[in-house]
Amino acid sequence: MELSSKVEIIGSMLLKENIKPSYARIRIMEYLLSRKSHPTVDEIYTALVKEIPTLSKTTVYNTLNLFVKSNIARVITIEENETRYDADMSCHGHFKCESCKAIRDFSFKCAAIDTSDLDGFLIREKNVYYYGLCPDCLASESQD
Amino acid sequence: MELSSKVEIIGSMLLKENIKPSYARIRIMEYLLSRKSHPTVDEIYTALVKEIPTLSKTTVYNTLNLFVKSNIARVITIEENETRYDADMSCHGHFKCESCKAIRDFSFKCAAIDTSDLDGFLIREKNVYYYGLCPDCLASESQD
DNA sequence: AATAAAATTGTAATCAATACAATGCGTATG
DNA sequence: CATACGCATTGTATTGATTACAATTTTATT
Repeated sequence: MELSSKVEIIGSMLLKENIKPSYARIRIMEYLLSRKSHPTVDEIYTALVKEIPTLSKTTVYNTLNLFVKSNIARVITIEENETRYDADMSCHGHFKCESCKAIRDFSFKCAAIDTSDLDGFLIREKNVYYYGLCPDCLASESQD
Repeated sequence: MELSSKVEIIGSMLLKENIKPSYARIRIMEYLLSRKSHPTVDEIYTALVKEIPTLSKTTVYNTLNLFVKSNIARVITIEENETRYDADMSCHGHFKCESCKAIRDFSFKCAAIDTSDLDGFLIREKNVYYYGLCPDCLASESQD
């Protein structure tokens, strides 16, 4: 898809949430949507500043916080030191390989988690993080 | 239970993991076990320094990292800015009330999460975080 | 074009976490 | 019993992500 049509689609998506579709906001959302990598603020900034030289890191922070408040992105705290962001709001889990550090989505049936312990609670968001070894790292480890 | 017998029990628990049962380590593990509050480093330090005046915050950090590496405690990254610790290694989830900020355990059947997406992966750890409103905050909110 | 409102920017400040060198303590050895 | 070694602890300095905030720029409105 061309960038120009992406801009329109994301622009109207932001308008629906009463967010002014500024160029920076559109590009940041476009970056989030176009890759499943759950980037950090630094990754987003480093990638986009090449094309938007005036971009500041504060804007990236502001924009992501705005997206999270508006429920069109969510925070991934799978790591202790750095916050990651994900614009995929569907129910899915995140797996982090402790060897190669890659983070991967996986699907599961949200309703399958029995939460009778939380009767009377209002559940707004669910984050599921798994840790372990991916098949590649598993294979190279067993060779040692 | 008296502190003296706790010291012995936790001491042998640490020895099993090849961790020298120093007084600081025993008291930090005792603190983790005695409350389900998933304390932060600061909470642990502030509570224990009253009884162990020589305690340093670095020791709390070192000790918790050691516990995590030895798999007798785990990191709770339910919050963006602060790391919490939990010595309950059984399968359970954590619920955080976005209003009163309290964190609460809840149980669920770990096996109920279908992970066919992760066939071939070695899963070592699972963290399940839910966010929302607890019954108390829900009640006081609906009064407004 | 003029004004107001909102977005963006850059710098400074905050704060959790780590690095590291120095000190203290316990255990084993002679 | 004294000494030496290894490990635990300590305190300070540093790092690095995030936020605060005031100044500037951009956008929208009349």
